[in-house]
Amino acid sequence: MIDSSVAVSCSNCSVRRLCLPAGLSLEDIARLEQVTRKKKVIKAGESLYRPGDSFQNLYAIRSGSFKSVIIAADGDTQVTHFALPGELLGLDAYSKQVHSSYAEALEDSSVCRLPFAQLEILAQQVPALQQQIYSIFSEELRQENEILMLLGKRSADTRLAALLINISSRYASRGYSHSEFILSMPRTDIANYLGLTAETVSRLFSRFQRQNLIKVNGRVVQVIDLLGLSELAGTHCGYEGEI
Amino acid sequence: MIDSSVAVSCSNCSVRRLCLPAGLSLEDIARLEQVTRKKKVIKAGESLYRPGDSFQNLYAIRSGSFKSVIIAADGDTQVTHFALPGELLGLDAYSKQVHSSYAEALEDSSVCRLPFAQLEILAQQVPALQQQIYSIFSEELRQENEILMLLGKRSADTRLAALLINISSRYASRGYSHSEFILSMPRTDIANYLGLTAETVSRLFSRFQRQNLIKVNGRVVQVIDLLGLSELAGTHCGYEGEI
DNA sequence: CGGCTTGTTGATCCTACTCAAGAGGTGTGG
DNA sequence: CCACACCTCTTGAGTAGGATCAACAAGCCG
Repeated sequence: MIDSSVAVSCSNCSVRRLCLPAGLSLEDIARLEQVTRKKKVIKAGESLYRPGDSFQNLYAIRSGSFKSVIIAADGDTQVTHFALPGELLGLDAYSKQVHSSYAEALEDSSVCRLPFAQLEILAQQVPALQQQIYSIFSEELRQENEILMLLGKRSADTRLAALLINISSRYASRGYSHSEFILSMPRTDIANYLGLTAETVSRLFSRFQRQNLIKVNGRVVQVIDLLGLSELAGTHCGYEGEI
Repeated sequence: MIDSSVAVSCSNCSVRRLCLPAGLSLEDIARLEQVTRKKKVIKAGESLYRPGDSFQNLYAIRSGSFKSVIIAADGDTQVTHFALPGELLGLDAYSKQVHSSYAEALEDSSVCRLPFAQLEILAQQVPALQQQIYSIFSEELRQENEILMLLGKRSADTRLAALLINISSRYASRGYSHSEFILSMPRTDIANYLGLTAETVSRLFSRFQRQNLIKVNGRVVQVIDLLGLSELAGTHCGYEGEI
């Protein structure tokens, strides 16, 4: 894990409108940059933080992707989130001031490190930043509710369809193709996230391909029939930025 | 839904240390009270807000209990939370300024209404309140993660055991018995919350009783063997205030 | 009392899990 | 350059846990 401590600029960051600076004036963005000028490069498989680490920073993803994982007392794990550029990691550690999950890079990635103590002080002075922090907290709660819905009721094919649509839409809102993308996570992580086994996920990918909903080749996914996929998902897809 | 608009006092509220005033000085509590002096009585079955309602207030539960429910596009529902006195409802609506869930009273209950716009301004001036709001957001994220773990991996009996222990501990932290309590929600709500059917939940209650883990009579639950129940739950119980 | 809601129990079925074998891809070292 | 180990992914066969369908009991309230 290299801490290159490079000065970063929010104003020319490609995901600024999905990240903390969203809704801030140029002046306020400048103040935010002074608090958050550290940039870190994280290699695939490395972790930003681990359970038990004291809470010091939030991390904003600049590029790459991460999984958030919690570990139960018996060592069992649960993937709770796949995070893409512009998203913040670490918010759940605030209340206990200790991380209870770990965030592992699914591919070589880079993040901005945001010392929360400083962010907190700045937010006290900049209402727009304050509101953006509330907004991100609240949005994360809303998204977790949708995952709950998925895990609570839905069949295996519905869950996978919903995940594919969700990821597709999130890539789209970041300027990438919504019809073809590369899943940065292995089948086991997808299965864990969806509350299924890797075998079931693999079978579903094969079946979706037979049904001409998608084309799969390893981690490369091409969406053929978005409508069909949406119907399968029952629109419980958490399509980002919409409703 | 009666808006009795009674002046309320946080300082003599029995759940103040679980609620927003936690960690605040007497002086700051007084300022908080001025923002939040409305009290509402909600009858069993009535809702605090519904999906589509604009976000104006947070609600702090004084007495009684609520369920939070989200509704999917196809009308399917998911109970995401059972809320007890001291807990805040409505946080997930901030980012969109519209409620996407509803909060229904499981029994006759009373709440404090907190106009968020005013709370936001006060928090800007009172860092301790600010921190308490972050803390509540963060804690809610952490709790949702634990539910995710439950729904994602665990067997039916583990889920129910974990819920019973969770509720038991939450009653205990509010000064009630942890070994005997009344479930304010019907079996269908428990089932929905746990991602099971009402029949399965009912069978599990019967089985737990046969195994001498609990004694059940309708909604009255008596915990006989807390340790056995904990083992079943695998300590994925979200025991409040601990870890 | 009678209608309604909530909860219990039984029988059967089906979805996704488990166990197992093998294919495809990648990186390392000889 | 090939051989080998290793890891991820796929596919198959059998199984089990929870869903579904259905009947009935127990409260509760007008």
